[in-house]
This record gives sequence, structure tokens and C-alpha cells, in this order.
Amino acid sequence: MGNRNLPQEGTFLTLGYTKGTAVLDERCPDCKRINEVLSRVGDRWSVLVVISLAEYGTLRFNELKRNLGISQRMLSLTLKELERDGLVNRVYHPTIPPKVEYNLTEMGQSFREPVSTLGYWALDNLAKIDAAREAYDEASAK
Amino acid sequence: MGNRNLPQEGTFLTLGYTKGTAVLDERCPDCKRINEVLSRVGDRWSVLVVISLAEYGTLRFNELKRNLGISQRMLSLTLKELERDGLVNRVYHPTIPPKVEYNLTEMGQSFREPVSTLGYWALDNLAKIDAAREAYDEASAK
DNA sequence: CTGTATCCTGTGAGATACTG
DNA sequence: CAGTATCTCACAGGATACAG
Repeated sequence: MGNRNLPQEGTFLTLGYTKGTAVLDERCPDCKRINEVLSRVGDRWSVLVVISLAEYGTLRFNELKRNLGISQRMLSLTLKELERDGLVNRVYHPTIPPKVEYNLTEMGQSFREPVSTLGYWALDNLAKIDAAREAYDEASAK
Repeated sequence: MGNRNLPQEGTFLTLGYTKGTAVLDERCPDCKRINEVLSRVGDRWSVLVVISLAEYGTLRFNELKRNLGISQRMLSLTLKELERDGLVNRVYHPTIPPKVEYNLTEMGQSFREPVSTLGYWALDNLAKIDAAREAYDEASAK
């Protein structure tokens, strides 16, 4: 046994906890926050919006809406959050009818790398995951 | 304008859609699935469990529970999912009292890289995000 | 200790209708 | 067109109790 309960050499991220009694965060006060930022990534709509804007450069509200099959409400909320976090620029053209364009900020651009790392991992492992699930399901079906 | 509505050179991931009318997925049938896998990543508990196991190598059920401040129910569900997806190994020791150890599979290990990429991005950009929020909030407070 | 089974609540998210 | 405002519902997830 030996090093059980001791972080391994490869420790790359210390994590925070939500509330309650976590043991792991003494070293890294920011790690609570990481968790928070991480959940932004988890937010399906946020990721999809960022990917879309990364692909298309600039999109209008309804273009995003159509492309993603997202509801008005969710798109509105998502964009507001992303703008607030400084990932997305909002450009308002006070024409009639009004026109609003969205694109990525520099930070938004930089977000592409981690996200695509993740995306590629997903692509590379889809088959394995499917196989694992099948095996698991079959095994548990007795 | 010019290339508006045309994917940019840097296109790195084509995305799928949920249902509804998406336009973007002709090229990449798997991309619907990516979305699905991606949302696993978003799952806070899954990520935290993987990170924990990556740090500590092997942990028992209650160790994880204590470390993460997760409820029994959620931990149980999360671990089952992770095992099903082939990211986590479950080793049952039929002693009294019973003892179950969890650790990462090879695929689970490989998952560390994309996750840590993300984590580091989050760390690097926390300050910027905070600043952006502050600016945004102040601006909208008029 | 390692779970499963209930119960209960807050929130994520769609549908719809209205405004500038 | 680009949103905001409600209403509603399903489900994620905590608390608790029980079981092997």
C-alpha cells in the first residue's frame, strides 16, 4: 500500500469542495473557483455557443437560435452570462429592425483550445465508451 | 463581412444538435454524440471523482464521500455511471465489513489530460473573468 | 462499510405570449 | 429582430431510513 491517501506525483489539480467537509483544498484557495468555472464548461449551451462562434466568427441572435435548436430564453440567458464573463462580445446595431451580433472575445478564443482538447478526447473515445457500456449492460443483465 | 456564415479556417469541431433544426452537423455524424460525452464532463461530480482518483490513485467509497462532500446517493450514481462508461474500476472485497476500492482505468487516466487542460485554463483566466464580471456589473448598474 | 429505496425541494429549461 | 415575462414540468440532487 504505502502511498494510499497521499496525493500521487502526477497531481495536476487540487480541487475545491462545494460546502461540507472537504479535505483537499488547503493548498489551493482558487480551486473552489475552478470548480465554478468548470461548471460553466459543463453547461451544454455555453459550450455550444462558444463552439458556434468559434466556427462562424460572428452570428446574430436568431442565427444562433436556429443553429443550435436552443430556446430563446436559454440563448438569452447563456449569452448574457458569457458576455458577463468576458467570453463573448455583443455588438448592438440600433437599426430597425434591430440587429445584434455576437462574437468571441480574445479570452473566448483562448477558450477554444481546452474545449477542443476535450472534444477530441470525446471523439477518440466514443467507440471505447460505447463498448464499455455494452459490456457493462450485458454483464449486469446477467 | 465576406465570410460570415462560412465556417472559419480554424474549425475544430462541428457540433451536433439536440433535436430541432440544426444546420451544422452534416459533416460529422458523431458530433451529436460528442455533445453527449461532453455533458458528462460538465457533470460536476464526475469530474471531481475523476480528479480525486487521479490524485490519490485508489479510494474507497467513503473516502470519496468525505473528500468531496457529495451525498451517498450522488456518489453511488456517479460511480456507477463512470464504471459503466469504462472510466473507473470497481474492486469489491467481500470482507466484513465490505470494502470497495475505486481507481481509474486506462481510459480514465487518459481523461486527465483534457480535464487538466480545462482546469488550467480556468486557473489562468479566473482573474480576467472576475474583472470582466465586475466591469459588467458596474456598467449595468448604470 | 457500501450501498439501495423513498421522499421532497430547487432549479434547468421548454412553450407561449408580449414589448421595443 | 431581439429580447423579457410567465407558466409549467421534469429531473438533479440532498436528507433520511433501511439492508446486506
